[in-house]
Amino acid sequence: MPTITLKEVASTAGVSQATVSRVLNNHPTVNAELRERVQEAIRKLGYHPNQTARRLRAKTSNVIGLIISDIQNPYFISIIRGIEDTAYAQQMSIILCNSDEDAGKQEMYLRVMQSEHVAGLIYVPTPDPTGMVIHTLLETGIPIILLDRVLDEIELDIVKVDNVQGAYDAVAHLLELGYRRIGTIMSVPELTTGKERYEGYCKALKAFGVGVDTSLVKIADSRSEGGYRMANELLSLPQRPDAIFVGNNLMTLGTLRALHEANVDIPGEIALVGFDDMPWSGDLRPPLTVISQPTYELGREAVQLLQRRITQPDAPHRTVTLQTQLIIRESCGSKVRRKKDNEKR
Amino acid sequence: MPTITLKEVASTAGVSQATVSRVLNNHPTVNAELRERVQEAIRKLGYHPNQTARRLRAKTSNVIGLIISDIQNPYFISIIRGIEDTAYAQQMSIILCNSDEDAGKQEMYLRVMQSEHVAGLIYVPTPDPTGMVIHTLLETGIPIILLDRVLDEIELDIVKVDNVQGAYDAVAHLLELGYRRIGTIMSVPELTTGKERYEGYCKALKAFGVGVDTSLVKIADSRSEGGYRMANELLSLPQRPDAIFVGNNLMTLGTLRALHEANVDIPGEIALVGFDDMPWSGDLRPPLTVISQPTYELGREAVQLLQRRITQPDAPHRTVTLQTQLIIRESCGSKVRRKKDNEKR
DNA sequence: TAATACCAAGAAATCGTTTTCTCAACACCT
DNA sequence: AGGTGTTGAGAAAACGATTTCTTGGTATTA
Repeated sequence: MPTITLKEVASTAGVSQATVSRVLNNHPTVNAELRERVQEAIRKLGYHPNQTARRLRAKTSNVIGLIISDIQNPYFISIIRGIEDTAYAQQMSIILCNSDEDAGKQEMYLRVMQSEHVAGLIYVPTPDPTGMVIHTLLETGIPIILLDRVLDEIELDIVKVDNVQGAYDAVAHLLELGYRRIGTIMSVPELTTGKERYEGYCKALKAFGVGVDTSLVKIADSRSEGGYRMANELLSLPQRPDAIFVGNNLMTLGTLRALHEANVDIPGEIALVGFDDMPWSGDLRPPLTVISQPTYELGREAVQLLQRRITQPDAPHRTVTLQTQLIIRESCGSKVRRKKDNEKR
Repeated sequence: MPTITLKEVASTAGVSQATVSRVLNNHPTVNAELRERVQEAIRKLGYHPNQTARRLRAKTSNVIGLIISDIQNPYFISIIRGIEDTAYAQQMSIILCNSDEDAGKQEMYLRVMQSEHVAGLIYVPTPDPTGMVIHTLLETGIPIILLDRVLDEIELDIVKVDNVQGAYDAVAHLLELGYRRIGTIMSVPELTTGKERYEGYCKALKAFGVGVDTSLVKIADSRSEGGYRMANELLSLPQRPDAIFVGNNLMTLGTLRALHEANVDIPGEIALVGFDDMPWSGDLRPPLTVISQPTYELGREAVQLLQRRITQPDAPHRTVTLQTQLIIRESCGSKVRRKKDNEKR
């Protein structure tokens, strides 16, 4: 109940508050014996510095803000884990916010960050019609790292994957297997992930001499429901696609559900490749071929980049682009499957 | 860059700081005209109160701490979402920590909470050999809500589900379907969830006049890997079980993987029922029959209980127990499946 | 030896709020 | 009319740390 303050530590150690503070922040200019006495007192009283007071005075906050666009998404969860591990290893705490792909919530949370005076912000932006808030936030000078998605208009530090290449790999894989009528379900182009992955899709088709049939290109919000709806649209086409490339994990799940409900054989009738791996992707029916992102590393990189930005506010902006990986399972109808089956018996 | 403080608002509005503060916290005793002038100044300057200073002085922090035992677990994610929504709707921020089922990390995070002077703490405890920290934390008087799991020795507010009943429902369902050799993979009994669900398992067997065969009872850490290992142990038994009840979602995934690798037909050779539903449980192969927890509500209840505890520190302790729900899909070999198939055509 | 530089540690100011204290103005009552 | 509450608002203290300022003592140098 009676919280112990630095003042009391000072008096029981018989020194001034300044000295205690110096010991806490290990300044070099403090006598060894006094230091010992102070540490003894701290131990004895069970003293823990009040971070709030410290933050107010020192203006260096050791709290980093985290605004995620969808916390239900397993993809972001893995990232959060990377962020969390890295941050706490450096004695930083995390304030978590979930903008829910909602511009209003996002704005509110950006204001929270501002009020909390966080040391820095890791931010997965959601399309914002006004774009005002982020600008005012930038003016406050809070260091910001953009994660996963990019805001074109602003120059900032960025951590992302090579979406064009990832999508290219996915679609090229389908093309190599002989599929030609490849549909795609993508996030809105306002999300750079959506735009870039669509670009990779087109690039692969072009590289194989296949034209882009826009009737096969569906745009949805990035949720499961969107994938479900668009998959049904693809299914109701007079001529169905023979393969579908889906732009993120949740939409892939929705697509899968739609195909199951329609009793579509995967990959027999329609092959499927998704973006983002999940721990249980191999346990779905059928096991999903996916483009996997190095999520944990994305999180770690984001924290490291943020710390660099905090300590060196004027360093040039940097974009860290990590590579994706094609994980071949069974939903694409790859030869690998038969090979694996042969090995088994 | 130059942060606007309350002081400046006061001077541009031509009033004292106290008045501005009173306006901010809408005290009734302030003249309408002055209030208007202050609000005008706030708008004009784009003032945002410094939460740190406010917290230091008012000692009422509007930050709640959240210590989760495993952030990779989809179950906790849904809960977090409920917490997040409810908390921010009441202008509270969340500091997130992931103890990773690690006693050391947990201790560190409890200390963080203490230093951060959070208004309250929602806490999913991890078995801690010493048990010291939580006690010292209690002494500080920080309001604490226990989530999901219970610490027997201490009286606290608790939000959980009826684990005994849930497990009973799962096993009873298997028994009704005719299975008699029902194995189980459980969390360690140090976790009350593990203990209670095991209790439900035994209770159901007893109710159907089936004895508990301890060779069919496997204990594992709550991770996927543990489920995988124990499933393999069950498979290598001279006489395999004809059904398995798994004590949480991650272990269920691990079990599923083991069964797949061993080419076991589910539910033909072995039926499977898991605890915890996941958004994609119906898309696994086979679609999983599970005991579903009302996760979002658990999160919401936790926040509400916490707020009650914060505002009424001396109110009697309360345990909120929510009910689970059996969701029948295909992994249990239920007749429902055939029924459903009949309905379809 | 006197003057200067340096150093460790205490005293006091500071961060941006909220809250207590104080006081003037005004209505109310006998 | 004089005393007594009320009431609204400013002045100042307080929250618990860090940082600047100050000081007394020691080391260094001419």
